[in-house]
Amino acid sequence: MQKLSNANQDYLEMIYMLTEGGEEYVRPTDIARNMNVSKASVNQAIRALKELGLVRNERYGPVSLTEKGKFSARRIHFLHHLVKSFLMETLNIREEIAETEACQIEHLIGNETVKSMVNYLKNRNIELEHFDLNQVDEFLVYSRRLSELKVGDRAVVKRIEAADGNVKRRIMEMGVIKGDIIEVKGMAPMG
Amino acid sequence: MQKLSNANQDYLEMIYMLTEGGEEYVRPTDIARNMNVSKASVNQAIRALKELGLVRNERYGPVSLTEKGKFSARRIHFLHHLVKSFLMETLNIREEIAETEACQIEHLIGNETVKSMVNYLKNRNIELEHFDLNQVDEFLVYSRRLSELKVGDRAVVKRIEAADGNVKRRIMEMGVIKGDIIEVKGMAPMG
DNA sequence: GATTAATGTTTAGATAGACTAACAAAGAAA
DNA sequence: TTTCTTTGTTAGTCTATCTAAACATTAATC
Repeated sequence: MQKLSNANQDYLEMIYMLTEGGEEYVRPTDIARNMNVSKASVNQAIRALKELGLVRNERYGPVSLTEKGKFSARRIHFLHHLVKSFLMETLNIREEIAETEACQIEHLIGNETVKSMVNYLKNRNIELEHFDLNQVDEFLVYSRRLSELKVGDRAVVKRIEAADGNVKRRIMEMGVIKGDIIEVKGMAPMG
Repeated sequence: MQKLSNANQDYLEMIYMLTEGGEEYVRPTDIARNMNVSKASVNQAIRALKELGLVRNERYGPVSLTEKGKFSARRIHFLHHLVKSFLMETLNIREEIAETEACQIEHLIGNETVKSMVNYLKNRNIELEHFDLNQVDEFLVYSRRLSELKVGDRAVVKRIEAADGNVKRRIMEMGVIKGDIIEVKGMAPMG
């Protein structure tokens, strides 16, 4: 199974930011310019993101995010803002510096730290741009069993295990693989 | 000019920690075990650190820190403790997690953030293990001209520039290169 | 001292990430 | 259209890390 590397998370986030302002598509060249890397590097990243099902892109065409990609990007973007605000709030750090350091820290903080930061800001009634701190639960990575999910919940598949081999096969036949984001649409009788 | 990479900083810090408890030397195998990497990787790192003048090591022999290496390692170790304490203090994060995350954050925070963290802890009268927060200035990276340094100060050479080409040549003849740590022993007449 | 175990070194190879340079396709301007 | 410019792609390199496996050396044990 492929994994979304930190570097590729940055590419994804950049695509998200560039498409935020109305435009549906970005061109690789814009990504390159904004990230200060070569077109070749962008090309490579796009290929990886495409394989992960996070972006859409055809030869010589522009790039756009899939639903999965949008969610993933929003999550990264949220972490970015969270860390940035936290740094500025606790340490009174200048925005540019907070920005730069958040860019890196966003990739390495775990769930617990994220939750603590959210609470820290909530308790002080500090708002986050673009995000409602009361609705960021979807970005937290919990490890739960499928049966613990409620209808409407979304989750990233980490492992497929089932008491019954047939169940596992059936799930895999649906094309569900590790790393996928799934959403619970409803409950079948007998779970 | 070579540079001390993040990975190699970790090796250096580990050597420091292993030699802290009395022992003067460490064996590569111990480093490998403690860092969960192969002996080959350790070997490579040692070579790099040796080239940078940070460790001493002879074929088939153990590893020890040079003065320069000790200083550098202590600086990294300080950043580690600082970040760890800051995380635990502000976010109430469990020690193991703070430990893990500090390990990574220590490499990417800049001078301003470090200073803010020091002040944050100082203002709350929080102590740092192994370090006196009132005496950590030597670990902060300032950019000063040689003439601004006082006797006893230590600094890392970032650039050698001199109004007089002869002066530059003389400094370089002393073997001073970028990245070196220098200490001001005294002032010659005429600066 | 000879044999075995533990350590250290080397080589070759993998992967991630970035770059340059040459080339191909699309778009814009003439 | 034809030509020029901008974009996108590919191939080949490079550096940093890491690894496994074979080999060399040193230390420990009998």
